[in-house]
Amino acid sequence: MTVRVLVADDERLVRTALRAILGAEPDLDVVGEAANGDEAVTRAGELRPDVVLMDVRMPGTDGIRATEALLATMDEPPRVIVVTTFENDSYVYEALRVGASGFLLKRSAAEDLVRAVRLVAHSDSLLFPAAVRALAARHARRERAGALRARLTEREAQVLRLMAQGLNNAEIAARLSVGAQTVKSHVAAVLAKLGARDRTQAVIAAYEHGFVTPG
Amino acid sequence: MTVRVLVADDERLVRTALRAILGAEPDLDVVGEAANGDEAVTRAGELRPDVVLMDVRMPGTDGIRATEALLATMDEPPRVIVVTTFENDSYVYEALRVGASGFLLKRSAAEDLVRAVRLVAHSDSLLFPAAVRALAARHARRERAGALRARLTEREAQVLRLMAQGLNNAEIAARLSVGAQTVKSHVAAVLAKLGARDRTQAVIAAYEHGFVTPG
DNA sequence: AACCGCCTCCCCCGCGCGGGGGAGGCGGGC
DNA sequence: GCCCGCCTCCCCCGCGCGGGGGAGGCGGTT
Repeated sequence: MTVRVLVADDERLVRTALRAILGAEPDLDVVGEAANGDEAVTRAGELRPDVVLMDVRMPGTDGIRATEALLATMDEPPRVIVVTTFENDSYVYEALRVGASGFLLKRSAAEDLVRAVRLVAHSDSLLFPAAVRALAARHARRERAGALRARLTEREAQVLRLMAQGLNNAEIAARLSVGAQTVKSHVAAVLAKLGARDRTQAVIAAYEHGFVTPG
Repeated sequence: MTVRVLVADDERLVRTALRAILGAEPDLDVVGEAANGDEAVTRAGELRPDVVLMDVRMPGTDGIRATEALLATMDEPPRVIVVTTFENDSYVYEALRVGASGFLLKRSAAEDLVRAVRLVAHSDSLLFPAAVRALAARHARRERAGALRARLTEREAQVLRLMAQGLNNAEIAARLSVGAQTVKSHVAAVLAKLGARDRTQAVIAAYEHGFVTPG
């Protein structure tokens, strides 16, 4: 019983390389390719692969949203392995949140790739289900930070970050090389936008929304 | 190439059951058993298994500390799968922190167990390495909360928690049914002990030390 | 040109907060 | 017995903070 794989990457060379690596294995079969997220979703619907190798960075619909769409629309969705360049890429957490079964670094050895495909095809992420969920929940909070960040101007966000480091208005003014009155204005704006009564409540909101993170 | 497994559990019946399940697989071989953490460490040194199934709750040295000792002392340590009863068991995070390759619920199906053993034997936790590390770092912070809590009196800790909820002194006083002056005293004590200049810095310290947690 | 959002800075004002003292009751440990 | 830590409450005081206004410059949109 061979594992059917769909390769989604915007770079043709990468797709070919992945196909070569996986195709050399007798039990793995690359059944199709996609050059962007939308294509990945439609191809997956047609080809019904067991595993999708999904690049995160793709023009148009990126790998994350493609994964999300894939898992939401198909009734028997494939396992998705998200492929990324950097280990601490924030995409990784997004991927896990939307339901990817795993991720792989581009600098991984060929055998790691093969191993990963077999692994998710046969067992999904049997390990660390709670771990993944905890991570997902934790980084879901960062989403909300977006909403928070969107409401604050760039300067206000800077001021909030400095507030969250325990600086008082004078210190923030010095750090930003502006007058103390200016900082007061920004702080007032931050408090108003966050619905906070004082700077302490603002800092708490910053932590609770994942705008700043402990550690 | 068979996978050599060591089963560590304080209950004899459980050990036997695990041995029966794993022994039925041609590629898996239970080479030994241990009834507690210390025994697990010594047996692992003698038998050099590929995988250790480690129960968390054991008399004497528990599964966590045994895992820690195991990974620290052996030059080619086995993969450790921690076995626990509850999914949200805090032991799980401890296990990942000290370097376990995975965990398994006791209510899992037999095939899940077999799968998990093969999985970690052949690939360790190829998936989610960053996820595991993030989790470990995050829960390591909870340790430090102990040091902080030790320095504060019970009442002071209460006050700090309320401060971290954005309450001002009057509100804290009302919540604790004491006078406002009393709260001021406690707050002053908290600030002094934490080396904080104002309540905002105190709340930040509470977050950074894991004394309170976002979410 | 008119408009708007953002950053910058200014005024006055009230008050909560934090610093520096002290004090009484109450429990446990030497 | 005494001492010590903790919780409780009291005084005065200074100032940083936050609320309420306003204003000018600058860059983008319409």
